[in-house]
Amino acid sequence: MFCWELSVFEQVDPKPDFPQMEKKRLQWWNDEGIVERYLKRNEDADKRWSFIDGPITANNKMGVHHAWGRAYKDAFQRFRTMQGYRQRYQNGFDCQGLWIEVEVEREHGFTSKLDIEDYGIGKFVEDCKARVQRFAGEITEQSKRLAMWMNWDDSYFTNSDENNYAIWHFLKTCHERGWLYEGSDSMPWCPRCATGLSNMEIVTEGYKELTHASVYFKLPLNERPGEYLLAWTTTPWTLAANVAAAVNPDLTYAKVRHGDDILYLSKATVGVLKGDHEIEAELPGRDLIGLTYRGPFDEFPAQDSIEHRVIAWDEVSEEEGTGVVHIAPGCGAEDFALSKEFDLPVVMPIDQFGIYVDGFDFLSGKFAGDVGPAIFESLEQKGMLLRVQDYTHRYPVCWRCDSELVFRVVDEWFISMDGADEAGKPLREHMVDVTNQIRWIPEFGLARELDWLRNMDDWMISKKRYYGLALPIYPCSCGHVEVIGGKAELRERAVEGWDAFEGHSPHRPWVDEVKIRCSECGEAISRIKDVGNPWLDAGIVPFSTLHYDTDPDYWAQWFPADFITESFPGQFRNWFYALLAMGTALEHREPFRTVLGHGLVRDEHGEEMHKSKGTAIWFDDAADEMGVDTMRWLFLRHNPATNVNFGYARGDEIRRSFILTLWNTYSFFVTYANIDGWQPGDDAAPAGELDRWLMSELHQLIADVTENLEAYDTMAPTRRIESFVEDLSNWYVRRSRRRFWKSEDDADKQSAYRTLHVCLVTLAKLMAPFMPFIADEMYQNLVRSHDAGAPPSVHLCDWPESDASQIDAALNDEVRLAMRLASLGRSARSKAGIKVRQPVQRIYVKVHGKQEEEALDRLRGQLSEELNVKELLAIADESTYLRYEVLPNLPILGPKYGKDIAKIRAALAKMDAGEVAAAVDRGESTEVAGFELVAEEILVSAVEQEGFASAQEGGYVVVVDTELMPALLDEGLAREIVHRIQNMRRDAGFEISDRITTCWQGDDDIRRVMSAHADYIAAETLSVSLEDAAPHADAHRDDNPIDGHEITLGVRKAT
RNA sequence: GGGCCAUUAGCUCAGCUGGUUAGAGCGCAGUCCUGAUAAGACUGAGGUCGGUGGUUCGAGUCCACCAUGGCCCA
Repeated sequence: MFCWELSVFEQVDPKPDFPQMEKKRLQWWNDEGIVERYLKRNEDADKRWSFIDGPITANNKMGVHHAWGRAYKDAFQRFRTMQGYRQRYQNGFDCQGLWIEVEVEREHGFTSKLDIEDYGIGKFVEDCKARVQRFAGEITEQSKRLAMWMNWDDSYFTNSDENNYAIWHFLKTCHERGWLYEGSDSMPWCPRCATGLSNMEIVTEGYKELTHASVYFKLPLNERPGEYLLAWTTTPWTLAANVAAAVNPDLTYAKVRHGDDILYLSKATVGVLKGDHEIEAELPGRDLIGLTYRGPFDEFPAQDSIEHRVIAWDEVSEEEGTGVVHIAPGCGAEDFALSKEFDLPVVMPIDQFGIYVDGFDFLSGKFAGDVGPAIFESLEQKGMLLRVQDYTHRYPVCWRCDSELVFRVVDEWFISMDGADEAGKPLREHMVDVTNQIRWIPEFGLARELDWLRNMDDWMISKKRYYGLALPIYPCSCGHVEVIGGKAELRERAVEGWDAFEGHSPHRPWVDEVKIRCSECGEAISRIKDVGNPWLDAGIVPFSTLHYDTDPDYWAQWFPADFITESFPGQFRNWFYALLAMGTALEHREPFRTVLGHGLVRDEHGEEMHKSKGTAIWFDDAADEMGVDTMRWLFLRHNPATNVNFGYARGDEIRRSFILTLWNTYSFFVTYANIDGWQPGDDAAPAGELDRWLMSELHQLIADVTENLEAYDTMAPTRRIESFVEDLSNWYVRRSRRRFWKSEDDADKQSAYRTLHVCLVTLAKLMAPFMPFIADEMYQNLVRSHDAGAPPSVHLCDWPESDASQIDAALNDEVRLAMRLASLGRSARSKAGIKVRQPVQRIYVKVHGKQEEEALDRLRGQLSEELNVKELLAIADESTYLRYEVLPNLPILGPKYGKDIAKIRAALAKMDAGEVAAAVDRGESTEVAGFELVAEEILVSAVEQEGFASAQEGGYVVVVDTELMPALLDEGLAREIVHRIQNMRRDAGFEISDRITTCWQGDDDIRRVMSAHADYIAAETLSVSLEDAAPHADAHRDDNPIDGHEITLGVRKAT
């Protein structure tokens, strides 16, 4: 009898609760110090692999979308760890910038910048820092749950002194090269945040479909009384800043009588006029140029002495409006550009909060977004209003607070993309050079980045806010600008305020206290109040975290990074861009060698996740419900170039089709190994053909997975592993089942255990980077349970090495052939309506060529068993079961004969396929259309003839002989009885190894079968006796007929 | 207006450097198998590979143009 106490392996739960299991394993990793050992595993290694983590914003908890990128980060680091590379394992948090301010403002209920000043900048900045700390902690815990193994005590924070001062150094470098300048520009501006948005921020996600009151209005021409330009705008608040009207010189304009007025508008837009109107004349736009007109608000002091002109602008279109465009350089980017071109005055009507400044009469003191009605009324009174009409368009909004943006002309600081450096080359071109050195995955990333570089404007790096990088820019009234490159330099240069600053981080308000002396005029000068763009914070990371300024040797060891990965939407203009800018400016080389970009996380149906629609999934919920192994696998098997559809049903699919298949195989192994008391240790070569095959496939798998991971691809290896597990379960284990089950403990059985064990252990290692929990779970039980000397966790193991000598491509092909023939055989049986449990006498098989015929001989045993057939015969070539088709072997013939292929093809099609096939079979050449084709240049395939129970595919044919003799039918019945008894054993709750006694009663057929196949039935069912008797009262019994035969069966445990 | 990406079965997606009959999962229909059993296997239906041209002996694959959708820029 078998004793469970002696089990080598812990019994496997066949229906595991994976999330629960993960939590236990997580605890165990902690308790055993596994993570620490992992982090130190390669600390003395010579080879290094440098990964730089793109900082995650420490402003809220992590969502499932973060888990995708973090799955990549962790998987590649684990892979490199197992390969023995030394790494830094440093996580990063993004900790400065307006998005944090906005959240803290919200916490306090602030509605404007003034609230912050009232509250105190110092306190506010401390609150921001505290928020960052809090969410850094939350994200750390969530990341641990994700099994992301980083040196969590060593995470970098972009608000650190080191990070900020490193940016100072960068800015000073830019300044020295003449790339840093203060400029005025018209920029999108959020009146709530009271700050400009850089062109990095004002992007498509910053637009919304909005409806505004647009207005058609008349501009009286000074030179032509009673005549007007008809213009149109969707932003009435800008009319107070109008200085010009633009027309397209090449468009045709119409002179239209409309009531008592003469209106000029483009001909194609005359349809906007309602009521009676009549076109009096047509004229090209250029005829209007140079005319002057009375502006809509000439009575305002701010408009004093401004002459309003008609200018030419070839961007004016007729798609909307009237072909006459109102120009207000103080209120629009294009308008501002035109003001430079035409030397137009710039009227700036609103302040940082969108409130009209003095000089705008009844508008002064009012919010720009609220004055539409007042403007319309004023226009009406002046006789300038034609019509107000709702208009829906895409309008930019603040990506943080959704406020509608306005345009303002403001002074900001920029890094010039086109200003030449000392060598005469602009930053833009330097960056293009560097970008081309990098490997972009997916490849189109390169084109995207280059496109961005080609098009981007100068990089606006300042922001009129509170919590962020203090820009170390000190302009002097004498015109000189000082840029400080670090803390030491600031101290050296400080002439006052150092004491107030000392001991604080370089943030506002403390750093603002420090004044330095202008090196030109000697004046004590102050820092500008602006803070920096947060992408400076993230972009400097390959320098700051690698101690570029303080430990150049260390830096040189880890720079450039071998690898970075982030979700690419946005990053081409954000992090990737900032990294490139800094790598280029400071070192003129690429800051990373390879970048993997990935898409966005969508819901199950490919829609965006929305909190409001309830389609958003929280990381914590997903971890609890589907488990992070499943989550990680879902992400890692996906094509990074496209968005991933994430959801519980997808997770279930992965669990069912892949994880459970693997788990059941593992469970199968442990169950039988325990029954047999099998122990690992013997490392003899695999004995059986199946075992050799499995090892061959396994080593091919190792080679493939390794190669793919080294190419930063997780999709291919995960799918490769899935298909391997499929073959393992549905071929190796299925075919080997009886080897494990048989009672003799022979070499074959040993080999089967050994092979399956090695295979499962190797799989655990290969899967470790992807599914760290299940991999270690299996490893613990399969290895650590009996080998205390083995590494304590799969994550401390070496990455498996592929042994080429174990790979037997011919054998792999052979087994592939067996699978194919088995499938065709089942198909043929299915067509004949004969179930597999019913033995058949003969099956005929057609394969290709001598080699496969020889293979068939070797496969005969396997296939006979699989298809439950007595004789497996090769179909003779002249068989009535099939006919032949012959085709030219194009990959060979194509390059050789080119155009003549068509002739060969036509001729071959007309030839007798049987004769050609025979010649090919003999290895003889054949003359086709005057060309001598050797055997390998013709492909022969067999096709089934109609009228037989047969199946064919790819030239392979399998035919089933459907005649069932009485002896075969009896044998089929015997198998039915065995099946019934097996089910009864299970229903009775017996252990697999329990011996039983079986009682039976039945008709003559049953009696005959029971007697003729007694040994078989007893052996299969572990029956110590088969009695022709009524079941005992305490037996588990079944009275249902089998195939129409009356039968009673009873089983009970043997004593 | 410019750039990038996608378009393959009802749905979600693979398809390497061009090669003959384009695959998988899910769903659907049917059958089978079973000590993996609230699983599994097989079979079937379902495709003009977005469209039109071109290159080529041969195009889902390469090129051009177009359409639709998405992203980025102006």
